[in-house]
Amino acid sequence: MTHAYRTHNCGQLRAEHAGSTTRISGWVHRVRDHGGVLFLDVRDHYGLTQVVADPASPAFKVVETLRSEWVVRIDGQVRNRLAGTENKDMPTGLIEVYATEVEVLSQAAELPLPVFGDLDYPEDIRLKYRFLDLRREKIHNNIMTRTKVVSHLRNTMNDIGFSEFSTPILTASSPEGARDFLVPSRIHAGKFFALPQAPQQYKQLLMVAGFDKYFQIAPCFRDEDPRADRLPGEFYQLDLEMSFVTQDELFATMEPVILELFNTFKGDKTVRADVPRIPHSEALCKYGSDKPDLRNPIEMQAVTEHFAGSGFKVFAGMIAADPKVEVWAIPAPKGGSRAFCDRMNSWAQKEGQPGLGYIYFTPAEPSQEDRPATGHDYDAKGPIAKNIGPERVHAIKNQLGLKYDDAVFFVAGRPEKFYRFAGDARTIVGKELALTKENEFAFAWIVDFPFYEWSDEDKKVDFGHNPFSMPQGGMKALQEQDPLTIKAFQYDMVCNGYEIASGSIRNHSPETMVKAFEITGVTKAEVEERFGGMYRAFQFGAPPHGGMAFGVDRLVMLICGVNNLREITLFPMNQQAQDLLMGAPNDPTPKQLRELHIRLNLPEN
RNA sequence: GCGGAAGUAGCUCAGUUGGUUAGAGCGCCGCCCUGUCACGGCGGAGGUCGCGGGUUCGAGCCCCGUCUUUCGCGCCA
Repeated sequence: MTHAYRTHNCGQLRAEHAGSTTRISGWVHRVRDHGGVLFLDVRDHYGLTQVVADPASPAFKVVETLRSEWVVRIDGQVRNRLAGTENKDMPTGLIEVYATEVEVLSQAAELPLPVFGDLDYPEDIRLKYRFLDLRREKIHNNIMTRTKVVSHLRNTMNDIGFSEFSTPILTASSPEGARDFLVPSRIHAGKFFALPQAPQQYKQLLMVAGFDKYFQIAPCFRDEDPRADRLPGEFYQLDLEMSFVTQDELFATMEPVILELFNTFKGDKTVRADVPRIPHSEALCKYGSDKPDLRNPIEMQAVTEHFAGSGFKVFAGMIAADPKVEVWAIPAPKGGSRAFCDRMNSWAQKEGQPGLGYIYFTPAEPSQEDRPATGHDYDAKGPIAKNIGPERVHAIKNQLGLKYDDAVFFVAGRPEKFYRFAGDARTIVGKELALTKENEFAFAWIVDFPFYEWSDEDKKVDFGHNPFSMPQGGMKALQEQDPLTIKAFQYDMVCNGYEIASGSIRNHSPETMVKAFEITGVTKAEVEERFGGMYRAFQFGAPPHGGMAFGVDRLVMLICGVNNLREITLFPMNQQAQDLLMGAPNDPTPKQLRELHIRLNLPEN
């Protein structure tokens, strides 16, 4: 036998190998000991193979001692399983290996986390014993999918003419945006590097340097609190930038890349080919979110006029008191039952809202004597219907295109205060009524983000998203328009309710950039100081350029059909931004601190 | 920083109105079993009920505090 550990892997042997000898190595996945005959499932990266031993085998005594997750080398004969004992569910299920010699390569202590099975286990144990967790079939497959997705993206980007560049990890702190991770400089006492939040300025400099089409699977670092769809500390982006492009050309370049990616990895799901472009303001009104889930067909509408001056005093009063108050309607097709409307109302109250107004429609019941004589073929039910009267109800029903069996929910107030709640209600209605197509990937571009927004905290105009993006209308808009009405060439791509990419056409004109910052109260001198490298670069011939960055982790999360990034990340940190496996962050040694000229000033306790 | 949820055996969980010695499955240890693939059978070990305090004759259960994990808000150009 010339191979020290294996002639075949554990997913390889088939009926055609029956009669030959083999050597396999792997983990003991499962033991089934029948006394006289004993089965092992031996597992490696490639699959599972059943190994069998009986008292006639010289390996029997060793096999009897094996336990889960020991690492073994098995020599034996490949043979067909006995008629009737084949396992059709296993690729190797027609054969088994009759063990003639077994060597224990490594033993395993009692497991804190079973590898076998598909239960959920506590996050802290999974993370502390991540190497065991990663042996488990589901997450092992997720990680491999991630690797294939990254490889696919890299190949595609190369194929369509992009060049991959690595940009520095140790860089300068950028005063805008997220909290930086700082790295102390040993050579320059008291000075710090920052880890990049994104390669934003570097990729723009690459455009100024004439490289035309850049991409990078780039690590990004942000010291902000995490979410289920936002990793603490570090994450990866497919970062890209192009010179001499318009927003439309960027969409035309990247839309096929993403659709092809999802079509390659969609499994049994479907990918919607149509990628609508939805203005940011329209997304908020129709979907109550700037990252709408378009698998949900519900579109909201304003129905303020039907409530103004109506007999439903709560809404009518709000409208009369404040011209900015609107009433939005959330149609709920097939939701026309008292039980469903009550359930939604309870949900709203649990969310801290006073309730969720509704009307639901049923087929007319002419026999019912106290039914108002509306002349319509439906009955409208619920307190609101009674209060506003049949004519207003009918107008609402017509505007929304509702039928009997349908319901409609109402939220009222200033849209900026309630749009998120309305969007959540839309999501719940879509799920509860099974309107949301769970087995689909539905994309959209969200465009025309506001360039500026009002900061309540600072009582001033501030950048909405990216200060480097180009205001629509350029310098003229900055000089002449109310800043809060200016749109940016700034866009997101969304999929199934997740923001999967964000980007913009950049502002490559130093004069426009200075003006844009001036409106937020930042002087020219400050711009030159904070963004010195880029500001200088733009003095020497900057091409018009733009780009975007896709969240690789989120793409993989969607593709794998999980709702937590830890399921698709090799060694994630926990929510407190700790690596429980490696024990990071940890204490520096006194020598390290001395060399870095750092003295700790820790809080009490 | 704020709010919700969870924390009982190595793991997943049950535990009634506050009442005898805190249970089950998996795993572990021992014995039995020649065709299983979540093998089966018998027996055993294994517990600071997250931690601290309080109420009570009596607390896994009630109260207060605290820690850990998680989800969300703030935050994330």
